[in-house]
Amino acid sequence: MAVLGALSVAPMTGYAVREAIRDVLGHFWSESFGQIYPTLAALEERELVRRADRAAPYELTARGEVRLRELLAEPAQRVPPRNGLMLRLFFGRQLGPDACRQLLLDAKAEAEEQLARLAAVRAVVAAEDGPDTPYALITLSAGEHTARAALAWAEESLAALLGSSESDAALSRADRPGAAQSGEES
Amino acid sequence: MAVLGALSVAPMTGYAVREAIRDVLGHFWSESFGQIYPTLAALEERELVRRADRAAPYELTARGEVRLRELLAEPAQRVPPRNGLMLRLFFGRQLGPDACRQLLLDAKAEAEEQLARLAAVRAVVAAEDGPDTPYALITLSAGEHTARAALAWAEESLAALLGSSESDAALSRADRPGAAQSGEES
DNA sequence: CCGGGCATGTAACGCGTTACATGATTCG
DNA sequence: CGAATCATGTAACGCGTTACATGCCCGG
Repeated sequence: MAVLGALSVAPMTGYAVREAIRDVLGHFWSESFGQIYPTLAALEERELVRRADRAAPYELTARGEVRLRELLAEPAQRVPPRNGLMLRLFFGRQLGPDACRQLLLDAKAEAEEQLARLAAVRAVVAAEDGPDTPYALITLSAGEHTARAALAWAEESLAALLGSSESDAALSRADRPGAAQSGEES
Repeated sequence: MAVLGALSVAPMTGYAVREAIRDVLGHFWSESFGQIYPTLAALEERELVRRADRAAPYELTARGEVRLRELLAEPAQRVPPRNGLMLRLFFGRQLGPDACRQLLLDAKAEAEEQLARLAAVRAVVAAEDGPDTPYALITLSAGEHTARAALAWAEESLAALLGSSESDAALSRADRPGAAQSGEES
């Protein structure tokens, strides 16, 4: 779907498809390098893409356009979530408050970098003003909302982690003198 | 890491590990069913988990605890993004504004459901108040921030999509009378 | 003329999912 | 006693990533 979509914008070589996916769709999609050419070969065999002659860029056929619209209309299957950062924070007691704070600082920095990248992309996209621009802005906005949410979350969580533990060990020890049971038996 | 982490909370059967991952870590982690038992077998062979006897629940060994902390301390490798919704919206012109609006409505509804689910989880977690509670709240908060961001984005994008096109075809046609070039050649 | 980017592949390997298979226990 | 749930596995298959391999072309 991504390859057909890239070729729907303009004919291009496989190499350019890869760069387009990385540079344009990069903030929400990725294709591994060794995936592009087998995909293009399969698409060519099914006559969804064509090369005018050998060494010409790939271009979409009429059937390819139809197929792209079919694929886009299919419901997006949700991918099972796998967030390593959250897993580490959830078991943060094993890791210690210091390491958790570092994870949150890293996440915050990454969100800020992402916002900067997206701002740069936005400047480029906003200057184009083609028929695809509104849609590009929608996906861009999603990235920005997500990054801002991550930023706010990281700051809020850093504050929470500092506030509830003055020393590093406070979270590891029981801070309720009268309570000896730890939640281990639930 | 997820399996060791689950067992670090309490000894349990493989079946219970699966349910714990689904129910407790579900909003940021998942393990396929057929993954649990091979993993437990491998962990048992490496003496990171043990069963008191056959048909007893698995429990973490001392080495298993050490290994868990090692794994948690490893840097989280980022997964290449693959967001099917964004891909569809990016090529939204092929799909048509109506279908895009439906995608956004679905995304909005899903974000609202997610917020409701997380609110229910929050009620349970907040009532516990164990040593792991602050960390559980951090991951929970991340889910809430993300869901609220998705909700706001969907509403904002729906408004943008309605505002810029009074009829369904407006986005497909050129709305700038004097401009014939389309961005296809970039 | 030589190094780096353009361009096109391939092959191995691993991981994870899906589906299948089986028995025990519990509850109505 | 039958159905549903608990519980433990296995095997096939596919997908995708990583790494490797090769040649062209252009600019310094």
